[in-house]
Amino acid sequence: MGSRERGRKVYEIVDLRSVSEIRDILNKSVSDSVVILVGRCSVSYKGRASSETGDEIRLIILKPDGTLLIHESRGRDPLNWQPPGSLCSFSIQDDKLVLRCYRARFREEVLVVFTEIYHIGVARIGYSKDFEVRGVERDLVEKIALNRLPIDPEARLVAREYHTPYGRIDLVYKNESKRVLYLVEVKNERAGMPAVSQLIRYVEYLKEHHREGDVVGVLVSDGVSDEALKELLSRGFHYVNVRSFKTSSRRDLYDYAR
Amino acid sequence: MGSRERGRKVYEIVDLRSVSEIRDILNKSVSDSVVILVGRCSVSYKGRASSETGDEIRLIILKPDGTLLIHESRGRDPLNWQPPGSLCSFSIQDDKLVLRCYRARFREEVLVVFTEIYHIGVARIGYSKDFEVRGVERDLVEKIALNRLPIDPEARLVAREYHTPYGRIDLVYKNESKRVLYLVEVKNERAGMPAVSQLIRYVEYLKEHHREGDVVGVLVSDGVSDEALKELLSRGFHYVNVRSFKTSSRRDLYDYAR
DNA sequence: TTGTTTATGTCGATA
DNA sequence: TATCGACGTAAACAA
Repeated sequence: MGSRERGRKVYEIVDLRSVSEIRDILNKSVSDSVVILVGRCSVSYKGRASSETGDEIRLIILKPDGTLLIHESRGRDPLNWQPPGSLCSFSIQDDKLVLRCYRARFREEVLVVFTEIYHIGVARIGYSKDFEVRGVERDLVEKIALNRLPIDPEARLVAREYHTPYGRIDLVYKNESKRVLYLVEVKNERAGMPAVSQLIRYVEYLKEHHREGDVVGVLVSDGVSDEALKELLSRGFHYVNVRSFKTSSRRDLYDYAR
Repeated sequence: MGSRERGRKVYEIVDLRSVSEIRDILNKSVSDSVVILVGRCSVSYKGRASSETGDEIRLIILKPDGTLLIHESRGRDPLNWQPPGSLCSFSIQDDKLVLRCYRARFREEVLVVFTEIYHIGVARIGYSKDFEVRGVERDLVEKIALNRLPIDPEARLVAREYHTPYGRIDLVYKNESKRVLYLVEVKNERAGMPAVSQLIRYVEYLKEHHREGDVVGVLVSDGVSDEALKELLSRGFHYVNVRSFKTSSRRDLYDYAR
């Protein structure tokens, strides 16, 4: 099997000889390879918050962009981490391998002290620079913008991403004859009070800065909580399910035949 | 070095023999070990959104709780993933190893097709069940609750986590003689308009349900954006920096001597 | 750089 | 189980 890419081995296992040898190899590798490390260690973090751990066997990953990930056997999120941009270096203290990752921006530091090392691998991992996810909110707004508003088909789209001090309004529709402005907030998920709260702010702002005519809030989402719907209706706002538009982003994309 | 824990090897490297052999070993391992895999693969995801990738060398991690992580050489977050609870299984299609992780709750699926495998390791990773982070918002609210309000030291704390339809108000103080209610919203970070918007909703709600006396919003945070501060002041609200309390969560915890 | 919003957010707590 | 809000959120994007 082709275990080399451009002359270099894709995955190189580091011999677990002396600690100083390991330190040197790792310090050399972190700048251009992904380092994978399985070892018993304790971790301390100080920065925006702080944490301490006991000694456990963990999986440590170092990326050449300065990312640090410390994973345990459960959960999607790492126990501790450092986002891209941190400076990582290995040293030896009391005969133990120590990894320090420091990020100046938040003056944050993660310190890993190893008491045992079971595996070290250095890997040439790739990067997909044009990776993109479809079916996100932006796609949904696009789709809706191609349509008339179900609650008032005469209204025309007059603005997108309209800026207010309270944030951007996704879509603004206007019915000239009725003198009504519709502020549309789109959520690609089940909406709750925060979404309604956001919409209320927009409406109140525009009511003050758009004296002529009425201003009505419209929430477009894939479902809405009871509280949120009650609040919407009590204010004369509208709720429109995303599925009432020609093509929704959710179920249509997921045509899983089982 | 003790490479065994309770009789089992902590890190076992899987021989890259036949694909069917690999499939069987992995299907057996995923239920009780963390599987680490470096290989060239393409990934497709379908569910709440969807994505497709080209062929690249990636790092794949499978945890016994049903977590799937697919990492590239940059970033803290995985390119694709599956949260805990997904069902993962390996199979062979067109002589290629295929990993399918499916999650019923969201009818979500991640499919990984391997064209090349460079390393497979099976690790006995631990779990710290009582891990906790200090210096988070809850700690901050505790600290503030022990203090008087700097803007009105006569006011007494009368409620914590007071429920409204718009969410819970962190702290409520009352000055009986002045007949003023202070609604305190705490943020453990630099606050922006969303935090202020939240506070406005609380105040407007209580103004309607607390006829007697005035209701004043108070934002306590580590910094505030210009827009947010302007909005606060225009409404007669107050801004208090967390550092004005005896012990703040941030800088005091991080006493990094360099 | 600052500010704002989205996210396949994840995760934990609560009713 | 649904809802809700915090997160060391991270990451993308506009001003």
